[in-house]
Amino acid sequence: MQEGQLSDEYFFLESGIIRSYTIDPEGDDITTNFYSARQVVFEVSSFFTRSKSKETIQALTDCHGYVISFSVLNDLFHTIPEFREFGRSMLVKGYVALKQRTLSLIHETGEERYASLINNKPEIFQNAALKHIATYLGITDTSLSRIRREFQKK
Amino acid sequence: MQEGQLSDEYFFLESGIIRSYTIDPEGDDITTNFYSARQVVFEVSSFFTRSKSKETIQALTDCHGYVISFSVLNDLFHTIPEFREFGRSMLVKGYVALKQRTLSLIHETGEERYASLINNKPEIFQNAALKHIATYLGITDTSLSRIRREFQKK
DNA sequence: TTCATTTCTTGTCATTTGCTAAGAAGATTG
DNA sequence: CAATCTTCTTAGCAAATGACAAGAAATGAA
Repeated sequence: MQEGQLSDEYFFLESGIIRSYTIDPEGDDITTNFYSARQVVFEVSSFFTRSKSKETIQALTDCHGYVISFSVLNDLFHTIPEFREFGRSMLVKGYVALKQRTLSLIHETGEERYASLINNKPEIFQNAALKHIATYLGITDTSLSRIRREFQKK
Repeated sequence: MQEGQLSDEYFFLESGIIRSYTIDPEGDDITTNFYSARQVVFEVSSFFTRSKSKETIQALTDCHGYVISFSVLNDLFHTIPEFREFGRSMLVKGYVALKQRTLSLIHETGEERYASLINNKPEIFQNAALKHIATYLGITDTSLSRIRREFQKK
């Protein structure tokens, strides 16, 4: 899905790796998220407010999963309480993960954030460019390169 | 509400200023959010996953508003579609705001974040300690002080 | 009012990080 | 297999930021 489009689909990812990114006012590509197996992929803001997305969602590998359109999902939400519960728990999960990331941007060093990512989502390093991982970590590619050099001395 | 408690109430703030914060592993107090009039105040993770909160919610001024308990809110969600819609839109709003803040931590300077905050929520500066604003902005109080000095030269 | 505590500012210094540019390594294309 | 392009690493330098400490200002308590 491209920036400027409406995120009209809710995608449950079974396998593969996905990256979402946005272009900041200076024109730089910033990775907003990485998704791997068993995660729900969609642009929350665009999807729920029915507005144009400021993000692009990009598959980094072949992907498999299930797609549901907004209208179908909405019907399911209103008719099946369990589905509603699932939708809410996905939203809450995303929110909590984002909050943790925000906190880590405030109180952890780039090196600590790198260590967490490589421990928790090592698959990303096999599939994403380091420069894209760098923007996700909130550092430059130069800095990421330095951090990785230090890590190898062990 | 204190850290370690269950966030069991959903609070619609009519007037006043509220701050939420958490204590990081180094023992430092980090401001997670500021709330002002017409915002919903609760700890999303604790509230929906029914687990202990890692945050403390603190009134910075006298506050007025409406409280709903989790169980009542849950009933309303299941019986009244409009209420459900309202709850979802509040959650989405919080999510979008958090995402913006996260992005600003990545691609804006401390000075830019300061300028945004003082433009968008000036009331915070009348009611919160600068050191708490600093952690919200992701900088030290020293750095905030320097930024403010530069700003006054205008 | 006085004393004590907390908050804020300021200065110095060290560290980190970003910027720029250059070269190396890797991938892609013809 | 070259030629080209992108990505990654590295180095040197400049700028920003944090840590620490001292003093000023504000706040609160006795």
